[in-house]
Amino acid sequence: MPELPEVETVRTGLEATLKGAIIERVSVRRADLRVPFPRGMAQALEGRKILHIGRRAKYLLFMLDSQDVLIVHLGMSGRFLLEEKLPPHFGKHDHVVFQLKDGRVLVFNDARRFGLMTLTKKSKLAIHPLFAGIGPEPLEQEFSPEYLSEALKKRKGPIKTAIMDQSLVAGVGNIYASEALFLAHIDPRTPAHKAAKHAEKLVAAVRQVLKAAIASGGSTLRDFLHITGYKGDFQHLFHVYGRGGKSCPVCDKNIAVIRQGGRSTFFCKTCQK
DNA sequence: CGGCAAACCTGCGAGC
DNA sequence: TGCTCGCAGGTTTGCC
Repeated sequence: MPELPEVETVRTGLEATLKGAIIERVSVRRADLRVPFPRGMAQALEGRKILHIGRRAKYLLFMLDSQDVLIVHLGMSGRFLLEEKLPPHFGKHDHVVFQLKDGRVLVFNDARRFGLMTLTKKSKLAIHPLFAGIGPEPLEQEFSPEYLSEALKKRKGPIKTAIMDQSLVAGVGNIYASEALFLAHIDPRTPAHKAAKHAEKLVAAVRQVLKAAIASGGSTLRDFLHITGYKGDFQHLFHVYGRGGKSCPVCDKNIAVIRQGGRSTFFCKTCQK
């Protein structure tokens, strides 16, 4: 499901409704995700107050009053749903159930089990292995045209693969890589070092598409839901993603689909050079 | 180290 | 209706 805008949408929803909540009981119904949940996770969470929910790259960070941090990645299909009370039954992919002291229930569901949950200490967050190789946040100043230009110069592979590389910039996945390159008028097959001279346009395009997607509550292709169950709206505003064979919204020519690094790339051969 | 394919796992839509 | 195939928002691993 989630790239940066979807994770940020979930974060906003969690923050608005769970800040200050106390976790009373946690049941792990299934722990064997691609990366298994740590043993003792439930006990470490029980009785804790949620102080704040942050985000780094595509990871959610639940800051707890014990100085522990619950790190969550939604993988491809992970979602959080907030229920007003304990549901009469759970689905086969409801892996973790957080019962709050006020009676509400937060359910983590992940059909494909590519998600991840782990615990660390707040003091160790900055040096946590999960974040060791992660590049700058695209909406922060650190992701500058100068930075991007220098990073791209070292690369031989295509620009689209480069901007999806989390070590270069955090949070951009397959949808927003295609969309950003369309906005920047750059052919996704362009070798990264040749695209370095367009770094300014590319930084602006990445920021523009991510901000617009966040403003629309993310994109829902199949799985993604807000914690309230609502879908995102940004999928209606895609220029190229998922529109292979359809007409380019700018020039009306057909949108091309190719494979890059095992992922589908959508672009307009006329508008993107 | 760079680049790429495959693997992880389940569900869904398309096509037969 | 039901089967098979291909594909899906991500990340890691292993192989050249």
